[in-house]
Amino acid sequence: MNEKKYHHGNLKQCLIEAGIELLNGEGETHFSLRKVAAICAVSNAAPYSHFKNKEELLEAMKNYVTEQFTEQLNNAIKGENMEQPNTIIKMGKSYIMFFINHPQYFQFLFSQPCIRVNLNMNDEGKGNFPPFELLKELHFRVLKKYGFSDEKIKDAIISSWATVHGLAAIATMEGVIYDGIWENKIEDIISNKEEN
Amino acid sequence: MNEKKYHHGNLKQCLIEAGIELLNGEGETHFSLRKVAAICAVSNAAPYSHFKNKEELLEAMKNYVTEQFTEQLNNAIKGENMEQPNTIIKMGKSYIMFFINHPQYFQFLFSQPCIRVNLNMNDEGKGNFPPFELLKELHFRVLKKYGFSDEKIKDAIISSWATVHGLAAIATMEGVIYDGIWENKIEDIISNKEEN
DNA sequence: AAATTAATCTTGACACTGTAAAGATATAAT
DNA sequence: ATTATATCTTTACAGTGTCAAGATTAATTT
Repeated sequence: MNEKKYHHGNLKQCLIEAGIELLNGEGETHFSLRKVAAICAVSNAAPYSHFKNKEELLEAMKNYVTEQFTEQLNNAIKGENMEQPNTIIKMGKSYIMFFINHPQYFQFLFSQPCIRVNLNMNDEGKGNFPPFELLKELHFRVLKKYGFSDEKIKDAIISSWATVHGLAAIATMEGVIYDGIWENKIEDIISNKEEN
Repeated sequence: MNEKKYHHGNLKQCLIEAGIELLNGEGETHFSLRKVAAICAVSNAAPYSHFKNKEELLEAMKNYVTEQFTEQLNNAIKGENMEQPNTIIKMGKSYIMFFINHPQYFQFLFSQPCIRVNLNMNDEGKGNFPPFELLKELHFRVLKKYGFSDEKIKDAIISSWATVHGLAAIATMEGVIYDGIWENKIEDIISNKEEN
């Protein structure tokens, strides 16, 4: 049983998951298409039936990780009051925690031009980086309730995003002597940030 | 005149500068040791007399860029009152502007473990990432004047750093629809951030 | 000044990489 | 059953990082 068949059957998905496995194991530097193919027990050129090139596989992997990321952000505010500032804090904390728990993913996700962002609340936001879109919509719902102008809300979105993104960047840097207390500190900092 | 001599004479520095030139031209993806060697009109293996491997050249290049970065931060606060909050804002703005003017450098500088950071005001800070050390010391000088505790100051440093670093990250992402108004917005956001 | 040592550069080689072309095999459609 | 399509393999090539051996020059010692 389990003989090696000529056709893999589920190679595309296998390549994506094996790619992420390899990424977490060896880091992006030692990542290679041929290694991914080897993990899937398939020839060097097999991936080219599913992806135009290496870059396309990496993009698919990024989308895969982005979905996990988005799911976690959604879970973080599940059941919360969508018009309460505290919900923004919850999401912000979840944003940072995702990368503290998966430090490799930070560099990986934000190391190319695949992040699209539009602050307007119309169809232009459709192609947005999903985690950003979540942040954006939540800010609009909360801050509209508090009578903020659209322009003020947009500023707040950028400000919040910059804060959590910056904290995630710092938290995932090696050598930063702020370990352990991150979880508490982050809550303090974000809370303080959002209260004005 | 200008015959090709066997010994280059200044190869190490030439490799660093050619490396940065190549980085700005083709991006980190298409960067290669052999291309750098070619720019310096030298054989493939010549760089190995000056750098243990490719990674070491990249580190030297990062140090080179970090020096430019540090110099700009220093210039931004030259002659300013070192105990005024506005000086922090000036430096923060300069932090972001450096990467708006050199978008390639953001990914490049922060894409490896070379960033060391220690919040304590003693010798442990000696090995710190110089731009961070500048931010840190400025915060201590300003906030001490205002009677902040060391612990509060450390929080403020992380908070400020996260904000400017996050804004730099966002500003250097392609596709962000916030162009042009960055310079004004940034001043607003940073000012607002530092005033509490 | 001559001889020796050390630093710097070249040549040639190897294993590994991304990718393309041509062909093999299995699946789907007719 | 035949054809067409999708998927995979084999082979090949140019580009890469890196090493070892040797060539050339500069620095040091005598």
